[in-house]
Amino acid sequence: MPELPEVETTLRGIEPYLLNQRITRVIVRQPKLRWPVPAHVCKAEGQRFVSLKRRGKYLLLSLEHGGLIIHLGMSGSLRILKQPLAPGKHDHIDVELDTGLCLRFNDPRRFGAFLWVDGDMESHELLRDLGPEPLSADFTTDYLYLRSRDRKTAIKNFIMNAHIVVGVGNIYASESLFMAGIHPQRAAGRVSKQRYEGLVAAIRDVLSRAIKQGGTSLRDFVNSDGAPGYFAQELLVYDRGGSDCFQCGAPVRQKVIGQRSSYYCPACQH
DNA sequence: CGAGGGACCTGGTTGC
DNA sequence: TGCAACCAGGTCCCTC
Repeated sequence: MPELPEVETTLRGIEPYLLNQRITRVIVRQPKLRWPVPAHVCKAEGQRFVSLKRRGKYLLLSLEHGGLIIHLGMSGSLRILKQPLAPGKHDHIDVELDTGLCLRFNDPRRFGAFLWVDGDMESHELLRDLGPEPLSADFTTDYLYLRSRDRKTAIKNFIMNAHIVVGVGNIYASESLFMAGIHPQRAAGRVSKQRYEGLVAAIRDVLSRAIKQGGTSLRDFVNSDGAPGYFAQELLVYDRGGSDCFQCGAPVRQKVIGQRSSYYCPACQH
């Protein structure tokens, strides 16, 4: 269930248990993920974590020499086990620490990734060409407006493109477009600068609110097995097809755009 | 170069 | 109740 806020919450949840700790063993039970888990992940054994970062929806766990790139895909999760626990069906990877703790990677659909990087993490080809972080100062109205010129693709696809801006998933794309009053199918190149200003603000707002929520409701995410639907109360249009728009009362519409379910109010969004 | 669709997987829900 | 069809929070890769 990971969108950017959940990846950020996961990072904050695991960091205190991993930072400066030493890996004793990496156990790969199922190497068939989005890409095969490289045998090189064993290079992590004997090394300490020196920093943990998030880039888009990727988690970057830097070790003394090299590091791990983890992506949770559609259904992945990371948990800290404080004592040994027999692996369940989709518990694909364990990273054991000398503290006795274990970082366990679970991913039923196996769209996630668990990769080894020898050199600099940020220059890895998966990360090199990513757009700016939506909550950073680099993500500006001017930037988004400039990149959108002459683009015919639907604005929803445009903001979900990680080469434009990272971390805007299917839920928050619908949510931010509703907040900005922009129809999800409008061509990206046909949205005014003024409306991009509202969209940038909406994306920042919805993501930062969700991170705050994740920080409270998902505090025990790393200990338990997650809390599905934790932000459901906050959603304005997502998964509300047929229900009344909170703003005008018209029925919220559900439509497939770019092969993904999209939700919007046909009265409020143009 | 951009746009669009297929591909990768499992599991829960829906509908006949 | 059984079973098939459809849907799900991601994103790379191929074709046109």
